[in-house]
Amino acid sequence: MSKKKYELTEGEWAIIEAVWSNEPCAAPTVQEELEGWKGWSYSTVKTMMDRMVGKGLLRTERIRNLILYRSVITRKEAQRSEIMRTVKRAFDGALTPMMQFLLDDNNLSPKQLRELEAMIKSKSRKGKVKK
Amino acid sequence: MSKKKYELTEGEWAIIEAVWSNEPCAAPTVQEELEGWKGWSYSTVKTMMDRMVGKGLLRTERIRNLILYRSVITRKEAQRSEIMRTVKRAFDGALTPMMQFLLDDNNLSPKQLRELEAMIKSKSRKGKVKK
DNA sequence: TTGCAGTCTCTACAATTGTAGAGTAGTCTC
DNA sequence: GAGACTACTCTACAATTGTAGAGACTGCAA
Repeated sequence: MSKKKYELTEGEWAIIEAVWSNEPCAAPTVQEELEGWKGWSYSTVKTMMDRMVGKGLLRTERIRNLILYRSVITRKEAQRSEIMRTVKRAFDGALTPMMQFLLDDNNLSPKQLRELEAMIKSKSRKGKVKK
Repeated sequence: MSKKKYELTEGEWAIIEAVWSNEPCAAPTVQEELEGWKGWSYSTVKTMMDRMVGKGLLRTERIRNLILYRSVITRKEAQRSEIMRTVKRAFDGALTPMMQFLLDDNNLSPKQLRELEAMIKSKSRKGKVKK
């Protein structure tokens, strides 16, 4: 799982989400999926997808007259990049301050806080075992 | 503290950081501050700043021949927007999954984990008192 | 064989963003 | 008052992103 960074735009996120959930899929499939939500025409979707191929976000395979698209990056990688961008830009690259901010700023419900606490606890335990 | 969202670009972040730490300040000041880091010329900086005024991110006050800039949004607001963008794009708007991701993916040190846990604890307590 | 439906290709355009040169105008100094 | 500084204005240009129309191709149905 590479640490390369991919800065997906708003539109690219929409596209790749659709690809992830239909992979491998043809452009029209993606267009149909985004039709209602984004209202994009076929050309729009196709253009974006091809640009994404150029950027190495998607790749294609041609089967006779059909072009199938697949994602090159995983959702996880994309998520990581997205977060890293934020940490870098807005928190000077430091993760803990960002966490702090999340805790302070977003009124998490007591329930969510408990969940988080649990996550951390289990994390600490595992941290000691593995790696 | 408004919940409006501001999508700052990379460049805008650089500028506004400089403004925040010199406020109120003139364009040349900002340019000097970013000189080494970004290598931007005066025109570049000034153009960006004026565009940011147009977008309501900065505002100006003219004193004789000098134009002073001030930020309109706080660092906190900008940080919030930045995070919200990520949550929305990459985590379907849900905060807890993002926290989960942060815990899972970024190998936080045991120390950091402990810190976090402490933060959460104090948070839970306060949560019950106020609001 | 003619056409229609589905898919693809090509081309284009406006807005935004990063980037900056060239020229102008006020001020200080000698 | 002329040059040197400083700060500002205007204009421009390339790359990226969102957006899409028009036309071409192909395989199947009538």
